[in-house]
Amino acid sequence: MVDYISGLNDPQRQAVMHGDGPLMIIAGAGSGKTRVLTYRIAYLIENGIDPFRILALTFTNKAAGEMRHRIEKVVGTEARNIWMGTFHSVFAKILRIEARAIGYTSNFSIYDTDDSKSLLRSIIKEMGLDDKVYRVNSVFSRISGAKNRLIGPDDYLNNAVIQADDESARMPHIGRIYKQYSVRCFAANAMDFDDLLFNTNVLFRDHLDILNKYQHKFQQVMVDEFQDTNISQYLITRKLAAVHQNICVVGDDAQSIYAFRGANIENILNFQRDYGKENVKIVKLEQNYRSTKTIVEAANSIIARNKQQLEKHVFTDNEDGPPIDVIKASSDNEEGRLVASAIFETKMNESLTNNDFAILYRTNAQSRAFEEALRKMSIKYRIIGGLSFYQRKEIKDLIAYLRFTVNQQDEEAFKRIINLPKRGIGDTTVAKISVIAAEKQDSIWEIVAEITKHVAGRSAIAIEGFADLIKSFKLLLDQKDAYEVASHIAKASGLLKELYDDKTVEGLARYENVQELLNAIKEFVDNPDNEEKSLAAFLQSVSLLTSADEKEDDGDNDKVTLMTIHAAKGLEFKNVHIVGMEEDLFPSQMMLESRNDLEEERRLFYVAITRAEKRLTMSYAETRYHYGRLKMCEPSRFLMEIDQRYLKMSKLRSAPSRMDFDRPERANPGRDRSESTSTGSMAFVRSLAQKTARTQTPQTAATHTPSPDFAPSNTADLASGQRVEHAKFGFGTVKQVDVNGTERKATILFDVVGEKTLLLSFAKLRVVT
DNA sequence: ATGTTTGCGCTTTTT
DNA sequence: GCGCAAACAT
Repeated sequence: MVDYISGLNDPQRQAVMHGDGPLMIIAGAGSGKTRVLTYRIAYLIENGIDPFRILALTFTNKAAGEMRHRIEKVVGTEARNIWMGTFHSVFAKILRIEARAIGYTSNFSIYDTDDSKSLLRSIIKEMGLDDKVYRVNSVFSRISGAKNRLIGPDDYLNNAVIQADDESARMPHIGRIYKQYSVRCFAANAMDFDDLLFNTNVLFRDHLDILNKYQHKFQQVMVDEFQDTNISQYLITRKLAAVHQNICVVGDDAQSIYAFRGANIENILNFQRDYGKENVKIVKLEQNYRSTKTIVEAANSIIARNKQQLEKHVFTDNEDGPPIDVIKASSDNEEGRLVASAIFETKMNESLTNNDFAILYRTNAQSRAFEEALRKMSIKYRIIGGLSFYQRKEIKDLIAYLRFTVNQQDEEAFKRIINLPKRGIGDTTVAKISVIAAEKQDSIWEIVAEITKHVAGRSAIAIEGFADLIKSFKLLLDQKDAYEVASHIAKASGLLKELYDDKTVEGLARYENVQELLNAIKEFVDNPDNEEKSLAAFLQSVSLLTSADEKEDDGDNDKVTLMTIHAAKGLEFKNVHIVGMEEDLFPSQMMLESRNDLEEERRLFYVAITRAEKRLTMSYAETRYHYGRLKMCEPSRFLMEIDQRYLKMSKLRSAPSRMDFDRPERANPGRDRSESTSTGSMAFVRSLAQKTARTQTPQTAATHTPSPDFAPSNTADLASGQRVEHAKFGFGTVKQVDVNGTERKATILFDVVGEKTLLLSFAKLRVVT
């Protein structure tokens, strides 16, 4: 047997060996929380608890996987049987089993945020509401917020406070939209993310026999990152633990950073009250093993100002370590350069690897300057977050096919694939079918499946072809495993062929992505941890993946990590750079405006600081191109853009006589393009390029030479799909806001680097001092 | 029905 | 910049 107990400190041991009854572990940052949790589970198993009767809820799939792995090292393969995963994945699994009880079938679809918003968009349109007033994003977040507080559509409509709220927000019909949204999701046999939790609550509320089954089944319930649970999640755990009273929650109130998503810090603050003060055992893990004294003290001093918190004193026996550095940069680009060279220097001086470094920022958009600077210094980096693999169009397309094959009620999947690849079924036809379906009170699929009975003509034949295709796919479901079905669908649907025929660079990449998805399905089928290998099971696991779960793209893992602070939770690095530390950016102006929650921003800062083991560097820029981003795009698209702009410019036959990129204060808002003198476009391009070369920093200017013949001549390259390396500059326009708040159009530069095109834009400028 | 162009609004964090 | 939708053209 592995002796893991003797290496633990006192409170850690108490937590691991605690027997029955509610247990709350307050785990300061770096206090060995994961260790305690894994050992506790291992300890329970060694002491005779059946792994099938342990429920462990984590925040990410990755955390669950890692923990399972570590438990396996102690207790062996038994660890596989633990019910462990995120709230969403575990309860999706339970809902699959119990779907019938709440009127769903077990192959229900899971709508991701895009699906939800697309459905909301249709509903808003159908209801004849103004989509400029009813913004999809705000409607979605209102509905999501309601669901997280367990307020269903009818409660929502009957709640005077909420109605008054919507009234004053000038969106009085949100309740009706919500109601319709729920009806449509249900009709589509689909649940969104929030529904997975909401419906679990409904299931347990309305079906006491089912609740009873799980209450007795789960002898031990563990919740990791308890500070980030919302009311809906909290109630589920509370119900499940009601019989055995064996609930163990682990968390750190100081690291609660998801209130914007409905997380309720009260859950952790009130745990004792809810389970009875005398029954709850509280263990505080206060010794930090991760960071230097300097870092721990810095973190403590930030959090000390918060009012809402549990009492604890995080300390460390580690050495003092180096002082915290602050880098002041004049612009965001300089910040990038300074951080990159600081990383380079530290790496050399202390013979470290890229892996030892992380750059943490408040918003994803900030990554640009750092990417650029790191690339220039040939330091490898990886970005966590942003657009994930599963959000790519080609992936979503194939998944929509798979989803529709499994569940023909899935309206969003249907909309996506009905005319993909193009088969001559347009919007009017789809609208016609919807009308017929509504008249006959049938689902759309019932009409589509027997289209010839309802409609005749050319479009009917096309739809019949589609219906036959889906019918043939359905037949495979029971005969073949998920991988075989999926690859058949990819081929037979024509999706794969369409991508294969596309010989452009991006077409090739898309083709490979689809292959990659098929590989992932194969892996899923081959993985012994997955007891169910159906396509439906795969789809559910896939919809609940997070950006943190993405696997490493290649073998080279020695990279500097760039990510948001939120994404960094649970990770640690020797050296951490917290960047963009400016008023309104971090702390975020939006957060302060919308929620007025400076405390959460402080906790976010706390999380960021405590990721560092040895060295912490903070930086800020005096001038920042706030929404300026460096984006990758393919050469062909780039050329198209250039071409468009060029033509537009030729048409206008005018150009600004004065352009200033670097210094907004010197901008001349009174002058705009229309009143400028008419100049030849090429001359304008040249002067623009020269001007920019001058105003940019010397090293940038040196590497960029204006190319006189970049625009129309390159269209040929677009057609042949060749790489274009000689194009150096292009231009476009963006809105720019100067210090006085005056808006004007500004010209931006396109900058081509190698095979990728980088679009460098300066928009909505804001100066921070 | 489909392809192309143009204009508009948005842009915190994410299961 | 991006995604989207409306307008316009084929």
